[in-house]
Amino acid sequence: MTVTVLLVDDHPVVRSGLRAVLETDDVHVVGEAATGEEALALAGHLHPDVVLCDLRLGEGIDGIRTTAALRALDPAPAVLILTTFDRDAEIRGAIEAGAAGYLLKDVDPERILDGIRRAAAGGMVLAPDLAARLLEGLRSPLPKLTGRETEVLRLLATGAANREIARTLFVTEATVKSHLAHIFTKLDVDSRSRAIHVAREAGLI
Amino acid sequence: MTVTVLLVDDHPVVRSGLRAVLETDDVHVVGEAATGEEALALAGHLHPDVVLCDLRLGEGIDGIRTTAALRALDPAPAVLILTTFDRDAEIRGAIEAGAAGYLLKDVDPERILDGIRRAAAGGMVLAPDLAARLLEGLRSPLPKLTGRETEVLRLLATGAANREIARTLFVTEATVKSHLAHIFTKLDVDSRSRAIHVAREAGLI
DNA sequence: CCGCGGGTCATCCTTTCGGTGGAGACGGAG
DNA sequence: CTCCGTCTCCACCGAAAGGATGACCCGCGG
Repeated sequence: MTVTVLLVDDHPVVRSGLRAVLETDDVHVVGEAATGEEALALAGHLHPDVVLCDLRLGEGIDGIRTTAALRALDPAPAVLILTTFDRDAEIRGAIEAGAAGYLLKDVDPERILDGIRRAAAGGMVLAPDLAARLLEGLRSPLPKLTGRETEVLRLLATGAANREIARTLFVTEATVKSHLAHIFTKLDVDSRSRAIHVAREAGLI
Repeated sequence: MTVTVLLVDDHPVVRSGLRAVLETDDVHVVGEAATGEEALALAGHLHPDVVLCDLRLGEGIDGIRTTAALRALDPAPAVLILTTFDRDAEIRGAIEAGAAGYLLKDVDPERILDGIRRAAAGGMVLAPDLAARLLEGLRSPLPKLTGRETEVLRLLATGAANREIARTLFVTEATVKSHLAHIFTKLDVDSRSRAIHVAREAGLI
């Protein structure tokens, strides 16, 4: 029983590498896509068992949204995320969107093949350290910022002062301070620079 | 006249992809290395015409130091940097270390082949937009921070307050303020969060 | 209808930061 | 030897940031 795979990555080199490395007796690469849009179109009529998908896909829709859309297909392929970064928010987003697993690109090919087989069989695939981090994360869940708070946080990360943030968002400085106070509480910090730091680490920005 | 190439990348998948994509009539991949150390050892007796090298190489020495060491060999291979990130400081470092060029991983294979041929012929290879950025950079050169200033900047980027930085470095808060004032002047900013931002953009941290 | 979350704004107060200007110690380059 | 860069430290001051608390408006769901 061979497993059919669709590759999704915006780097041609990586696609070639994956194809070369994955093509085996029981795994067959049936297609490649460079963007999320392409991936959806191809998956729609190729009906692969597994989609191996990067999270960062350049210009178009990102890997998480792509994953969600793929899982909405019928029949739905298993989606295995293969990416370079290990930001908590991204991993969680991918899992919540219905991904069957999450692998880092620096693993050796055997692991990827193994992951594909397990994903095709309906299993979950998670690097042990990632799994541990994720479980820990469930204990201290990522704070949910409101839309406005996220805007403020983004401006904050560019080094903007309260007055600049206020002018940019067309509100008073008092409002900005209010949002910041909420952000600080949610992130459990007490200074703008530390807020920037934890937000980056958590992948919130 | 075929060009011999040594691949250096810590991702097996990328190496396979590059091998598959580069192997042509006039380009021959003679070896692969996963670390800088390996690359130096292999280059020492394989004498490749061109070394295609990632900048981020996991645990060991980085791509820039590897480049410098490669260029010190005799005969010295041309070194072509192929990486995912485009931080100004890294590009400059690579060029200063003697790299013949700098390509981003999302380019298509033809460009890479082209770059290899040009590098082998002794030419320079730079993506047009990178070249433009680099020239612009020559006008406003990257500020050179002293060792101590860099330490302070790194701590700053973690969100540490002056007092924490002082305790960590075993100096008084006054000293930290002094360093910060110098950093601010050199980076042309007036707040810690903005300093963090421009330092990140310039690739100083 | 009322509660609640989100967004807006305000006041008061303390702490931290950033700017200015200076100074002593040390070590290497000229 | 002297100059200069680096690192260290100090004092003073105004500006910015952060904490506490309260208030208003609005839309949505119970």
